[in-house]
Amino acid sequence: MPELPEVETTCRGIAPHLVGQRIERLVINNASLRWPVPETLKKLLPDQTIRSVTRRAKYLLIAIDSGTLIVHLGMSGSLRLAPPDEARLKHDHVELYLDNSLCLRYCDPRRFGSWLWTTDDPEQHSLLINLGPEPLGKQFSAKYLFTKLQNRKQAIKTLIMDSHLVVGVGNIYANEALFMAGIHPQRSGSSVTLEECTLLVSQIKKILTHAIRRGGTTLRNFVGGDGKPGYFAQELMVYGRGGEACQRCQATLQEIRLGQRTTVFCPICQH
DNA sequence: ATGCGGACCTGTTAGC
DNA sequence: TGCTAACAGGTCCGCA
Repeated sequence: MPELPEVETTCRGIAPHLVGQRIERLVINNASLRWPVPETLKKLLPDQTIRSVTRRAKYLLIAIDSGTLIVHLGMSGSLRLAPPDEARLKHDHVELYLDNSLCLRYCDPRRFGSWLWTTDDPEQHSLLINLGPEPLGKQFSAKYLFTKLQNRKQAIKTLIMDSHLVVGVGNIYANEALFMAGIHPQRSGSSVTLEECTLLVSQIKKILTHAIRRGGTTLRNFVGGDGKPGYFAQELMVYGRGGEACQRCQATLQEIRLGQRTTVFCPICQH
């Protein structure tokens, strides 16, 4: 799925086309996403104007006059702007028709994503209220991470992927950041020093920023809101390279499972 | 509170 | 070539 850079790219791609537009209608082709898409949206949304499109963690927040759509792309979701008469794809489950003769289509083969609605401050929604800080914000610092790691026995990789600790670090970037910081993914949280936290936090920020600049990693066929594909995986140092030579020391990269996620690391460079 | 495993679903790929 | 099993970018929930 979309990791944070893909969601950010989508947000930036679609926002200029959505903000200020009046909604004509919402079509739900398949309401069975992670949670059912509320049928009431079909009556609620028409004639309302989109005020803003923002991102919190991997959630896209589409603010309308009377509330906010909370959209998550799950593992396989994508949003794209299409001409309203364009044939829809097999997995285009939700379609938002706008005034400017564009249609926002939500495609999600695995249906792990969600379209939710709230009339309150979206930050207070149960899915958002307990989220950790944004990885690119200044709240996510070495000191913050170090404090959070105290007395934690879980593997550092699992911990940096925990959205209660920090949001937006998915499997790909967790692997990459740990490699760049020279930290073994299986180390317990409490064994990571403040100095290592400094390295790790700066690598997480660097890698995510870089990926956003490149328009998202795009594994298979992710397409940003503007229809441009992101860059491919050739810039990744470890993810997807188990068994290959480490680009830094030539040792064979190891692949293991950690918390049911594929984990790749260099047994020499990462301690 | 923390940690772990299972669950949600379809599509693609690796292996026999 | 065809069938089957394993695996894929996420993250919530329930249980120990």
